[in-house]
Amino acid sequence: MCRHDPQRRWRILDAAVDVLVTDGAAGMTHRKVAARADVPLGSVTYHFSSLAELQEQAFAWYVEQQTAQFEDLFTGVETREDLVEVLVELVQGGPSRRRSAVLGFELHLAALRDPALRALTQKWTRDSRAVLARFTGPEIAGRLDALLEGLIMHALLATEPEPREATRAALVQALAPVTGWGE
Amino acid sequence: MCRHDPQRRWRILDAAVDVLVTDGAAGMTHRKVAARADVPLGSVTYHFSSLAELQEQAFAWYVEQQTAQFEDLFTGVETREDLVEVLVELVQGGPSRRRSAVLGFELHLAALRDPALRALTQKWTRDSRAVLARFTGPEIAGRLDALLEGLIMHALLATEPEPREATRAALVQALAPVTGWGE
Amino acid sequence: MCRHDPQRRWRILDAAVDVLVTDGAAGMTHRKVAARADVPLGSVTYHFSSLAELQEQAFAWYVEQQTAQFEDLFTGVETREDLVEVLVELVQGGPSRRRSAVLGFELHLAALRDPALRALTQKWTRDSRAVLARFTGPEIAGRLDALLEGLIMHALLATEPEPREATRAALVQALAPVTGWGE
Amino acid sequence: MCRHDPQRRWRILDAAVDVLVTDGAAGMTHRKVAARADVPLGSVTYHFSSLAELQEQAFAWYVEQQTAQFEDLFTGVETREDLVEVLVELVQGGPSRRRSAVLGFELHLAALRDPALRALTQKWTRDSRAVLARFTGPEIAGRLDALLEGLIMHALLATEPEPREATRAALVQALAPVTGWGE
DNA sequence: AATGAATGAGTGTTCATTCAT
DNA sequence: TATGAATGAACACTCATTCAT
Repeated sequence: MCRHDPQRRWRILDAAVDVLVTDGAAGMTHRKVAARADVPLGSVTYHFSSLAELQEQAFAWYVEQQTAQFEDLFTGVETREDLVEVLVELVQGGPSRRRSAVLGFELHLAALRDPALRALTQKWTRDSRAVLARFTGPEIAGRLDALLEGLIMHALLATEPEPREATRAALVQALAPVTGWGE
Repeated sequence: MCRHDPQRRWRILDAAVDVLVTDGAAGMTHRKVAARADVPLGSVTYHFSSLAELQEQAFAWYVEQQTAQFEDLFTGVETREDLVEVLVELVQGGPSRRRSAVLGFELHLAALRDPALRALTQKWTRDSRAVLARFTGPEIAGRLDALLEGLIMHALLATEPEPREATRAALVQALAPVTGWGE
Repeated sequence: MCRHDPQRRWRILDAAVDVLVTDGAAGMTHRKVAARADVPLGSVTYHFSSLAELQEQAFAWYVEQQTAQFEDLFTGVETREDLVEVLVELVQGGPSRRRSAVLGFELHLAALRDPALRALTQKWTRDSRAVLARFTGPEIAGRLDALLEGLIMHALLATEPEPREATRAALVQALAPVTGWGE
Repeated sequence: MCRHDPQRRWRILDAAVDVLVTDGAAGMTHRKVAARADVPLGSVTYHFSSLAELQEQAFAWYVEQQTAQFEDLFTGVETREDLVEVLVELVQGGPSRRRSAVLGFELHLAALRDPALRALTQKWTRDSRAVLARFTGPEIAGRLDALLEGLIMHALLATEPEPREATRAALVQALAPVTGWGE
């Protein structure tokens, strides 16, 4: 092993996020993370003084990535129709979205029990709403955010996908009072 | 302990539900359940042949209770105003609601990983929507259900409660197209 | 269940012998036996006051069957050639013999540790030798019995079967001094 | 306990062999081994990732020792009489031999059920035969090996020892065709 | 700076046995 | 007579964490 491996820390965090997705917060162990990062067990305990810390930082690392990605989604949005399209995609998005969605719920549930994670979820909610609010105003953004959360969970759990039109209709209604695009 | 205790099975299930609320699905152990039910460890493994089975049945038992309780909520509803009031209460309801809400999310997350639980969540969603649909029609019921899920999660995670008016407004908007109460 | 099921006891013993073959003496449990006999667990503990007793009686029951079967093997033997043929078959006999051979070794090993089983193995050895001695005299019978035991064990463990000729030669040599068939 | 104990692994293996002798393969548990080695339970599971692995390595370790010892037995053998004497001693040898003999049968029986052990028994048989074959040629060695196995088992199980002369006669007969010592 | 060794607590599960019915 | 219910002990195994090197 090279003496200075500044990547090491991030390798471990990436692995931890993977484990979080696969096994959930409660299923995360030093050993699983070490194995996934292809790193000795001692390396994990060395870089993170406790499992709780590792978990927290993994969630933080994920939220950071996620927030950036969420923002990117809306870069090209110019019309209300664009917005609806992006949101529908967010809800109905295939297995690629599953990963991040699962992690989101995992974090929310973990935060219900561990106040130390509450700061993270609040920041995340605030940021998400801020992005949405650019298009909808703060009031609608709050409702929309909640609706998205519920729609995504239901989409993940459904055996057969909700018809795209139903999702669209729900979103359109939530956006109803939003104007300002001159349409 | 008396040898023959026909209640035993239900005592254990109640305890299991408690543990589910307190420690989550992943935090449930035979020993915690046994302690909470004031029953020897062997008694738990005797009545439930695996932890997974105990978990599943605990969730099922909870869903059954919850569904009945959910239905009760709407027994007195006669006007749209009544409906809104009940839903706002559902979202903003104090710590008494916290228990059941947490368990609901716990079940949803567990179901994401364990297909055996999927049947349960689907039945639950179907039943909930059916209750709502009596007032809103099936289409609105679906959106409303999702919105409620999101609002409740956000309410649980918020450090300071969302203003009651915001919740009400979100719900009213989701109900918007619903008419038929002659108002 | 009928009140008097005199078969019950033997059904259980048969099942116990099966379990002995499959899982070994140490792997025998009340539950496995009950399951294999398709009988309630309590029925096994009712008919046999302890697992050791069940084990002992199962072995005894097996030895009884086995001795009779062993004797039958030699009923048609009239020439020395017949005898050799029977013995070769005993050693090389296919999977049908495997069952009883495994159980024989199981019993021998168990008897090494449990003196209560010693009486059984001694009677068995005595009986086997007596059968052989009818053809060979007591002295040769003892050696032959030992040789058979070793040959059978090796045959069971070998990945590819010993050539039939080698087995035959070993047996013929052990029988060498045996005469009296006027050949 | 000192942190770094490079002997630890072998201490555990020695203890495991002891347990194998005392309680048999099926009676071996992590706890018994740990106690016999005077080592914490966790230490056993740390060094051996499963009980099956521990068992296998204990058997391997024993076979290695045993093979060396077996070879030593024959170092001084120069005449056929020497050879017979050594073999008789092998069969009739007192309680000191009991230990290794029991373990041998234990391994054979375990190998009947666990193919992973088959490689071990085969190597052992091959090595034993090779040693014997130096004096008898390969053909006789095979029979002799089987006869020894049977004689030893019967000797272990007998309440009163077989007369030394009977054992000797059996061995002499098996060696009968062996010549070449110019006697 | 980094890690293999180590350990005590705790996991799900199996079990022989007992007992009330 | 026969059996479902019950239980305490033991099992293999996993784990977070500590520490010597």
